[in-house]
Amino acid sequence: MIGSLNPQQQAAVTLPTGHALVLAGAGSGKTRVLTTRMAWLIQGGQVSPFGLLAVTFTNKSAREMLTRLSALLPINTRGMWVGTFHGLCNRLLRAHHRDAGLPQTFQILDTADQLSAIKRLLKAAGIDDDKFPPRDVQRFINGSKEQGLRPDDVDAYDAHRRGLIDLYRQYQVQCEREGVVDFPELLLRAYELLLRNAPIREHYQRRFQHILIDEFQDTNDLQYRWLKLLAGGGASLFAVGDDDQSIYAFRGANVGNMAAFEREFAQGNVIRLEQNYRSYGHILDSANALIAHNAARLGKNLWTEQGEGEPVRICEQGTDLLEAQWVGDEIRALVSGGHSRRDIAVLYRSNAQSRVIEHTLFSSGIPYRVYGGQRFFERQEVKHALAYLRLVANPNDDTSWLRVVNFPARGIGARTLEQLGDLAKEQGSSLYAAVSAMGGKSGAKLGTFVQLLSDLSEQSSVLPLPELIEHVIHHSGLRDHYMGEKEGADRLENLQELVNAATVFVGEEGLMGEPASARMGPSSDALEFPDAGVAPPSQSALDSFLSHASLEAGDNQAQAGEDAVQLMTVHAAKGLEFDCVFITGLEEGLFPHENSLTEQGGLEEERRLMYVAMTRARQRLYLTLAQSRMLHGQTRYAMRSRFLSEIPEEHLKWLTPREQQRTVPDPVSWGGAYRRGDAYARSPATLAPRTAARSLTTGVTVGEQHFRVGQGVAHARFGEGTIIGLSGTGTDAQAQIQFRDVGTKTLALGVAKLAIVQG
DNA sequence: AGGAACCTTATTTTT
DNA sequence: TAAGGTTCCT
Repeated sequence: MIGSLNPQQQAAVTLPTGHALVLAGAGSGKTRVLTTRMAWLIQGGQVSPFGLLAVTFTNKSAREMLTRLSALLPINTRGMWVGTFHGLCNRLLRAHHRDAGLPQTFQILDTADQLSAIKRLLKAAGIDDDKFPPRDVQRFINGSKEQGLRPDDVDAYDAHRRGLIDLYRQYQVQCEREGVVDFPELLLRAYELLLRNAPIREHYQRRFQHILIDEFQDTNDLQYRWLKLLAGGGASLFAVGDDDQSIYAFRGANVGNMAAFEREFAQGNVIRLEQNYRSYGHILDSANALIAHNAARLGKNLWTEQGEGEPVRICEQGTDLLEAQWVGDEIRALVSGGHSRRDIAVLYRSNAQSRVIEHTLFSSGIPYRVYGGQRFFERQEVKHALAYLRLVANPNDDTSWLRVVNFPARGIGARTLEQLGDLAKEQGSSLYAAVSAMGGKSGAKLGTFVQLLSDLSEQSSVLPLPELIEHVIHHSGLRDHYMGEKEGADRLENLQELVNAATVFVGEEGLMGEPASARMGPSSDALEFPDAGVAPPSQSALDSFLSHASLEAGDNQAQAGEDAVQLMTVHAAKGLEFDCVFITGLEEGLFPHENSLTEQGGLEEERRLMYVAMTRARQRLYLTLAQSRMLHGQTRYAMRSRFLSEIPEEHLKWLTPREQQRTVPDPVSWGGAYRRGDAYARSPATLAPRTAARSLTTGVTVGEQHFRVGQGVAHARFGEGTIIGLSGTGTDAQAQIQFRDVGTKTLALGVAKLAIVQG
């Protein structure tokens, strides 16, 4: 089992009991070490499969871990605690819902559900949403929870803050009443449950002797505390991560947890996995050199036994369109040179960049697949069907109620719902419970809806889940509604797919106990606690399925199948690898993104993002950029990304002239100026240079002055500086100027009085 | 209740 | 540019 591992991997796998930090570089066999460690612990009799807890961030990696574990050991992984933070907390809360103060059938709000719950709250409270935009409120609530803070714990330093705290408080009351729980609440509730309930805490502390965490650099403060608490009874924490690949600070991840973990737990017990099995030397050395520009690092240098391979290729084009066309040409050459399209990835910093690339690939007939986009369980029609199902499980779920009470239309209008809302508020009840107090015509209509729900509920106790869903789709009127819709065919297909998903789900449950992602059934845990009272009945298939739908939003990966080029953001590429990788848009303002420059530690995070992107490539890495690009309906001129100059020239091969263009080039001479690269000399058919974009201007003229990127300017107050970005035309034109003494400023060229400095 | 017209905004995303 | 939201009109 461990014979084929390198010495560092072996050392990590066979570490004696105690806390340890494994710094696992990109492509160093991290998942392998993690799963082999689990297998090794079990096989050596050091721990039973049930004494292990393994935590991941995505369902995908949890699944992979289980798959690889069962390939290593002939054990049944069923019932093992391997899953996402949210999945495991859900399981914990289901088993101890009473102690956690939750109804047994609590529903999970996804991000969109939560936002609509907040909007509803603001409306009901008559809050001015200019002052408190729902998104800000959501960010505040989730941010607080992720730091483990309840409304009373949050610092109320000004009036606006007090307003937010008050909304947070009201929101909690609303969730409580409706029996719903949002994502961060799953974690916080579970944390508080363990913190406050000593018997339960001690039980799990005793049970889990080994806790393993994947992607530790992505943990937030609450997750770290949760782990510490759970390990408080003497468990060994085995944390695997890579601080250089921390790219999720914007959603609360705290890289600092790695250093903290080393200090508080690992205490020198740190193993570095630095041998890379993925990329050739030039690629690795480029990535190493780039990331070395970051100051706050735990320190790590990847190396490979493979040769240096090919240099990193750089190509600069005049426009985003030319850049995309060049990428398309090069892909065609790579494919005719024998590469599969599925082994080629085009990466970009922001989703908006995919448009031009898609357009180009589409018109050149190159099959491609875009990662990301809408997930299955997030589709409108699927959410509608799920809302009916959720109301069956819990009619007090006002979010679901409002979603479908009048969909398909049944003549229940805004006035009626407003009235109903008032009644519910009066009696402090859910909308469902308030229906009986409604009289008149609208009361009757609502009564019919309630009757529908109770019919569905009745069916839910006799029909198997897939049939129940079928029944719901039919009797709710969703089917007829979409049949009558022009574009309804796809939606109907998705509804059928929902039935299929339920069939698969139920089948897996019967076959192997509970499915990996929703394992939370009648675990023996609850039985061991006298205060848990009567053993809770097994969760119904419907309840498990609803949790599954919330916790696993469905595929957002491009499907396997047709051999297609892979398009995705750099974030989405984390954890993946390809033979050939194009990183596009290497321009200041885009990558690194301009917004990052004002954030604390933002530039370093962008650099880590670039590092992640580069280390995706096995054989060949391309970095491309455009001198001008259409952004927000305006043409923008930008400088080369600083990241390009952070890679030593010895690893680079410029396919276009390296000399820094001080000005936006003349379009005619520039358009075809690139060399073909040398992708595959055997495919000369693709070598024809492209003609230039017809109307590429060379900068911005305002008044008599002509401004270009890279040009020196002087301002009466700010002094001398260099233009690093231009956008807009005429009186709208703006320049981003880096001043020698006062930093970077954005000035309106029509207003600012600038002198052009010669040279 | 549905559609057209208008306005605003625009980084990254998993659970 | 273009998507999403809101408002206003029929």
